Amino acid sequence: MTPTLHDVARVAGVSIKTVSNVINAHPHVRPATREKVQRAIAELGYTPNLTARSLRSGRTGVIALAVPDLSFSYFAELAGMVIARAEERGVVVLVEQTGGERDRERELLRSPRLGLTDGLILSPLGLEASDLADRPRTYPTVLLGERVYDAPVDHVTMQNVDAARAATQHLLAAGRRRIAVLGAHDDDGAAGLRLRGHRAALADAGVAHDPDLIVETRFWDRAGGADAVRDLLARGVDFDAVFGLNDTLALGAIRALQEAGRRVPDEVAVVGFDDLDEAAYAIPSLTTIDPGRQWIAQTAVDTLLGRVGDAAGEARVVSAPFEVRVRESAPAR
Amino acid sequence: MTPTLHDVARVAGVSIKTVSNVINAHPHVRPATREKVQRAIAELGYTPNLTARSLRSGRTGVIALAVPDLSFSYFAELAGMVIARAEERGVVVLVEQTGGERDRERELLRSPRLGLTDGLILSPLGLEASDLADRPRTYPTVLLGERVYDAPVDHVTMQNVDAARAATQHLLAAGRRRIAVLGAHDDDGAAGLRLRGHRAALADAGVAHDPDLIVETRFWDRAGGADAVRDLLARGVDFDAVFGLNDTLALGAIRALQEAGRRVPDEVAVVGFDDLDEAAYAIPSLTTIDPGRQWIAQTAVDTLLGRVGDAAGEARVVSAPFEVRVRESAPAR
DNA sequence: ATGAAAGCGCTAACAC
DNA sequence: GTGTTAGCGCTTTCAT
Repeated sequence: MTPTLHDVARVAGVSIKTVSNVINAHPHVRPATREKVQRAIAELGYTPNLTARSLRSGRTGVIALAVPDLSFSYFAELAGMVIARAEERGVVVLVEQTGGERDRERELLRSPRLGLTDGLILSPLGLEASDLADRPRTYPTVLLGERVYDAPVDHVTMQNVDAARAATQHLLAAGRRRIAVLGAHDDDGAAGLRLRGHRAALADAGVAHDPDLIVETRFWDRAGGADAVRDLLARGVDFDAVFGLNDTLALGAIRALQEAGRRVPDEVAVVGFDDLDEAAYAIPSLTTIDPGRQWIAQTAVDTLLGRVGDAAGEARVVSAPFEVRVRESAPAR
Repeated sequence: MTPTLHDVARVAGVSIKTVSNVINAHPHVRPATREKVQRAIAELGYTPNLTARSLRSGRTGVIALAVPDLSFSYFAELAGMVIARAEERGVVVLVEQTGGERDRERELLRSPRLGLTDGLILSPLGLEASDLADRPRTYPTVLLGERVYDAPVDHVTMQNVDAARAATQHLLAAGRRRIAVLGAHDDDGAAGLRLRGHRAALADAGVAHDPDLIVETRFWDRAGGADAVRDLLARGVDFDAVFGLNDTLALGAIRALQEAGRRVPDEVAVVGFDDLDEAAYAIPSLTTIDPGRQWIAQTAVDTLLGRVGDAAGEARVVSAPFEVRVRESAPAR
């Protein structure tokens, strides 16, 4: 069996309290005693049972992170950042995939599985505001990105509307007037918010808005972006720019444009949204919006840990600073 | 406070044992009693304390997965598959990033942090065989991919040598003779093994091997692949094919080739290794090796869970079936 | 079919 | 400065 405090105490010839004191770096331990205990620990290869410690202390040192799917670079990179920040703060991260399904997301908010964690960072896709109502108030939760709920939950979000508006403004400033939007969807999610920003920019500039240029896609992936562009071309729609509502759509669009012999950015400028690592290495490199992922990851972890053991206080809603990253696919002019 | 078994028992007017029986679907409970208990559970919103259960049972239902970095698509996709399989098997996954650093990897093998997990799947990069010696024998561990250690640890690996040989054979069969290798490194890791397979294929075909064609890179990323190609071009090395030892290198290479005006695959054919989701969507789409990641992820989880609670038995070393995925960047002919 | 009670390994309040 | 002891919430013999 693995050695326990009692074993160490016996070997060292002291009580378990003393051993506990040594382990927890309690100040008042005589050096000689500390020495004895440490020798016993080394000899037995003792390592504290974290489960027991958790039961006692009520903390596990584990937080949960739930994202739709790690095979999407956006969420993989986000998860990496969350884990890195968590490590800095001395906790580890349990990662779940929801597939963006409302049921899985809702379930996570009250799953007993969470009994092993001190809190949850959830990046929802299908969740409805009503799902947040019957949530156990005591369990620290932070909602991430995308969608804003009108519920008493901490929320770390991004400026979907303003950032999308900035993206479209960038294209307009470069002289583009026929901007196709890929991945659009009239909802309260990221798609709807970004579309709203796009329209605001058009309105600001007094550019008419043409429904033909708005393309819905089944998924926000490369195939979706490529298919959307092929669809535009097939329908004979005239356009001189593409705004992919995320980078993957934009990258798929570039592929389809090149297949069709349309030069990027000369004939068609392309901007994305997310600033994936990949965006900088695409051919051509992708002009995109950095929605502040690093900031989001860090703030989410810090906010969550701030709630652990002290759940009180108003729900905070903060949103990350964003930036336009100008690259080859849509230069300034 | 959150309700406990005792609270439920009191409200239901039974003993905690009976409540426990109901929760754990114990067969011998009278329907009327079960009913009463379930009402009490619902009324109180009781949810079992998993920490206490873990302490008692010795199991946590959590496994740890340690990979170098989630911002590398290969590991992100692998992690997603591991998590998905784990969910099917009823456990959750704690994800750690090692940065590929030996110290972090070594530490994980005996970290007390692991006290919260039932086992560890480790995808090592820097680890040495000697690091495996002083590992606690009782803690279920599975080593993943890449490198083969001569140690009594379960190992789910890929056929680095044979798969790389197949990649080079594919290029040779297409008539290429001057094959540049990117990301090479003479070690016992993936780089060294894949390089070995490449050389074996050359030798089989009686093609001379030219050291000028072997390029080391600092990292296995896009920038590394692009720089390596630029270096070859700058040195005036003659080549008609590129074997990127992973997909990211190959994708970076394609970018640099296109920048330099070399047509892919006409002038230079390119193959990668990994079969990232992205490989199918690149321009041109990337011919690559699928090293059997899905199989690896599932087998790793299944092997690990097989060890939990029954650590005995010979260490198993299994290796995944691989396949050449022929796409545009290096067609069959 | 249900209850009483021991104990998983640890922390911390309280003695000495 | 160090020892004693009472739980944390659960599962699980052993009675009844």
